[in-house]
Amino acid sequence: MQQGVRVRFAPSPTGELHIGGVRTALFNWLFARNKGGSFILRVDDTDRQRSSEEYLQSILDSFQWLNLDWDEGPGRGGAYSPYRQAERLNIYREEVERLLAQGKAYTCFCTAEELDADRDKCRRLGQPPRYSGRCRSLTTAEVSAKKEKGLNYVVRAITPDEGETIVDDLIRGKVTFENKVFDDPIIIKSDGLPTYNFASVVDDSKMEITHVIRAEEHLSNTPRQQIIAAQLGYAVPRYAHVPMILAPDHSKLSKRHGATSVQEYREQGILPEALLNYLALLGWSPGEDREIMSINEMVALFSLERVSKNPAIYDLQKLTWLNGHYLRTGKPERITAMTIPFLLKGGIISENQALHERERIGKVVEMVREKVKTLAEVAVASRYFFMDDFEYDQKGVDKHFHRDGAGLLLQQIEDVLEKVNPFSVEEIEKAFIGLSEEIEVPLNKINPATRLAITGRLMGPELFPLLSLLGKDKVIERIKKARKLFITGNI
RNA sequence: GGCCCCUUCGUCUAAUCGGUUAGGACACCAGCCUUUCAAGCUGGCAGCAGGGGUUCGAAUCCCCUAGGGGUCACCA
Repeated sequence: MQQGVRVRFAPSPTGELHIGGVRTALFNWLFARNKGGSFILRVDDTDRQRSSEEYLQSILDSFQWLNLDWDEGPGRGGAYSPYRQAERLNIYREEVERLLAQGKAYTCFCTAEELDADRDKCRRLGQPPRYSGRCRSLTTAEVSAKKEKGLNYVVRAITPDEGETIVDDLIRGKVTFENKVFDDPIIIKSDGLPTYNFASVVDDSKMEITHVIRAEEHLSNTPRQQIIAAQLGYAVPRYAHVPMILAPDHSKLSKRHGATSVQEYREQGILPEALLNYLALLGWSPGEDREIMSINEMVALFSLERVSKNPAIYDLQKLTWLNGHYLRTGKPERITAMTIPFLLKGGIISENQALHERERIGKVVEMVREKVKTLAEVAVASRYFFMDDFEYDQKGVDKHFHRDGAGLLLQQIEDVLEKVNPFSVEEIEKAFIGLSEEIEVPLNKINPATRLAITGRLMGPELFPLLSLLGKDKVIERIKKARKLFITGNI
């Protein structure tokens, strides 16, 4: 049992929380909960241009919706406040001053043009693009002269020209990098804000983060961060780089692959437990052939040792399947509560109905959820329970209404249903069986015609419970309407 | 292009120190159930990237090749 595990997820509020981010957050969260440690949310808002308060709020909403709680961070505070990098500038400044004073960092006045020229030169020579180190040797007099002239400058950390840096990764083992491939990284931008590589190193140390669990795209940046940490005199945390999530075409997941943000999945009627369960399975396996797991089971079973190394391709179908499972097995009241916004949004029920017909809505949802996979589909499939103006399936109309005897059959169904009392599943069933025997027409002819007249569709929940729930009056009314609409002339 | 990572069914993965008819799940296909069905049940199809080694024995260890991904920003 390790003690004092502290992990963090550090989203940048420059967009919605996306699938890859959630998976990383989830692994961090599971690891923390499994170890009895702390999960910290830190806001990486050092990109002044792109960060926004709206995105931050949206990300926080996503976490709340997913029910992933954080022990320290926005809205919660903690012993290592503040948790927004924009509010920690004095800390970075202090550290930079120290590096500058110790000669471990220097100010650099190179312009974008000069840097481009350097890079071009490197490319021509077949060398990796690398900063020349031109400003390393500036004297203090030169530096203050340039500053006085009002020249823009950044601060770079000095990287050793030789030797190697080894990243000891919990998932990948020891990964060795030659120091000569790195140039001196910028740690403070010309706007005075720290770069990611610097701020996150400082924060991880100051916040006493023990394990940095993040996506593999950061692996190549890790040696730079270790170099910066070394200059600062920090010990490095343990690293664990989890495999990336790729789109079905093996490219990086992006907007053109469809929904990528948590909010979009939420709007499509995906349940948080399904999303979490699915994401947990992407790059991690509990063994024992387990697939369906509650969040608590995941916490109990999680370990970094069982995280795989290879990238995973995102498969919507499995998510959908899991969602169907959770949709069907979830507590009825909860599923109903989650469906109501979809019913309202689709104009299927009114605010008033949502408030006063909760019990009936619940019954509809329970019936309808059996054969669909998302909350959005529940709403669509619920429509004819609440609205009379549905469309009729054209194929069904051709098959069941536009044929000889259709009018008579509808009439007979109507007559027999008229007499059913009470309008219960059992009584309806009895009546249908009786009718079938009497007129010598099999139920597989009678039932589809009935369903089509009542719902406009050929598919749906079991017919007799459906009729019972809809109620006698509605059923009779709709059969009459179907007759009027489709049966012309002789019966 | 340099550097780094990765490679088991179409997809997610199991097989943790070499010995299995290479297991499970999604998808797909078939059958069953049923008034229908997108649900459920049963069954089926399908994989160790290729080539060399090491070994009595390799999916598992080593090397090479190929392929995929990441990274080389005053973005995180």
